[in-house]
Amino acid sequence: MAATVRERRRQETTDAILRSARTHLEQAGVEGVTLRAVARDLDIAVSALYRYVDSRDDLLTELLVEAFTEHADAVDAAVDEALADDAEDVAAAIAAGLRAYRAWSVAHPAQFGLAFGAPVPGYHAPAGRTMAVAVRPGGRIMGLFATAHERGLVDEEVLTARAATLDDGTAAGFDALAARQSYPLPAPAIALAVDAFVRVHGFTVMEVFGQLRPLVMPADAYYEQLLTELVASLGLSRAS
Amino acid sequence: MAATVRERRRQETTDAILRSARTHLEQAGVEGVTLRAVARDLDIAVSALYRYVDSRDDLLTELLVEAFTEHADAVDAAVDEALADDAEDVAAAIAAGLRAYRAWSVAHPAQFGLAFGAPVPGYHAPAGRTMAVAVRPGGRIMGLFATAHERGLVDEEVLTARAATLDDGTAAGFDALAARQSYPLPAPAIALAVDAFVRVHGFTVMEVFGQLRPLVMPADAYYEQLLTELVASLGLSRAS
DNA sequence: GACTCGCGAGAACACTGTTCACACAAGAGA
DNA sequence: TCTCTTGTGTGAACAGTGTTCTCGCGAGTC
Repeated sequence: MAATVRERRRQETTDAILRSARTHLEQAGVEGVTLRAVARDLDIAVSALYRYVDSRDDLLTELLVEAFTEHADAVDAAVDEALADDAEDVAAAIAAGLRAYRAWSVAHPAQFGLAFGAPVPGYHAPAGRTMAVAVRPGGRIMGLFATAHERGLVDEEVLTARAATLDDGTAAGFDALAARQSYPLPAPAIALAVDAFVRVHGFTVMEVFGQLRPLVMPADAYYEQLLTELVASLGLSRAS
Repeated sequence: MAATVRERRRQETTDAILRSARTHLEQAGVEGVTLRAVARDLDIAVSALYRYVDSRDDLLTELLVEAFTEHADAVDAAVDEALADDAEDVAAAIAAGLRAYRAWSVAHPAQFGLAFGAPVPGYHAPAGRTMAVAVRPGGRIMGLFATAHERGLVDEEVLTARAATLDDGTAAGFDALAARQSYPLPAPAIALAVDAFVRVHGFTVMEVFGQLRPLVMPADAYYEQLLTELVASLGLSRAS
């Protein structure tokens, strides 16, 4: 509480550094995030930056966490809005979340690339800081699916069909995942959710990284159709 | 034919440069591909490299093309082997190709990252040199699927079901793709193939980039199950 | 009022890609 | 065989990069 003047000033320049770095990330990609460029923006010596940032990697980590957080926030916001519209329609909430998953990614390609692209040259994200926030979108969707499962909205036939194709090892892995993350779902249900998530993420990656354009022209329509198919594949029907 | 001595020596050092660059790519990622490191390997001045390579980007392009080519070769080899085993079992050939698609990627993460990861900082691949080879695996699978379609091996019900979920815009895009690449397939069939390909590529990307490990533990078993499901989703049944 | 210590500056080092003028030697043509 | 073009290699230089030092200043603290 005491040294608020110093602390506030420190926080301000820290924020300014992050804002500058973010701008350069968006405009020029990871390679554009340069300590000297940031220093120029703040009209400061490069060495002064080291009072606020341990290294360039540290700065990238900050941007990475920010990206993960905003991505997860976007998904959360979409889910919340859908639930506010109709709290009973879990299927619609899941679709909204997955829709936002892609929408944010397409709108923020540089951040998405930093978060989900090939490991940045020479930079290895510290799992400690990123892991927790990286799994937030998946966790939210999984939570919704668990609610649906509890309410008996998940088609039993779909579950048994998935169980039939599930080998013991994979099932054990899913059970472990459920236990670790406290998902109240049986292995076949986890499998269905992972199936869907892989498709969503795969599509998003391909679109953002430009591997989709040669294949699918109107990506929006295709993705919408994919979403309805995914909801069905989860054994859910668009309620109400 | 004449100046073979010079030309052979030139080819040799060019190859040595590429081999050195490739080693550094595999061992240290893209950032490890450094003109100075290559020059040290060949015990040569850095500036001498510019006699063989236009720029570092040019060298990366060479590595990129090599990666795409080897990836496609791996898929081709697997398909050929499967066809040699049983030329009639197109489903098995498709599965073999998609299996190789992932296997090569997992075995060569650095090359895969260069080819399919986030755009490398400051480097933009020239579409002219890469596009043709980048689409080879997809093209091969699509060709197999076309053969299956011609032979009437594709379940009509699956096709009509897919057609029902296909909007006009996306269908037109798929028709255009078929025409452009000379795939003798109707839009719903293209849609099925693209669906499957997105899942394969999505899974592979997630595995290579480390986003799968938290979700799916024994990736091999999961992928095998995915393959059989994909073959079924294409309306094919494992023949003979 | 004295003094600590957070903050900024500037130089320096080791890297990177790229370009230049220069030298040398090997192959081509006479 | 002699000349001479041309391919090849060299070292220095320039403009960048991250990072680390020493040096000060001045605002907040006691």
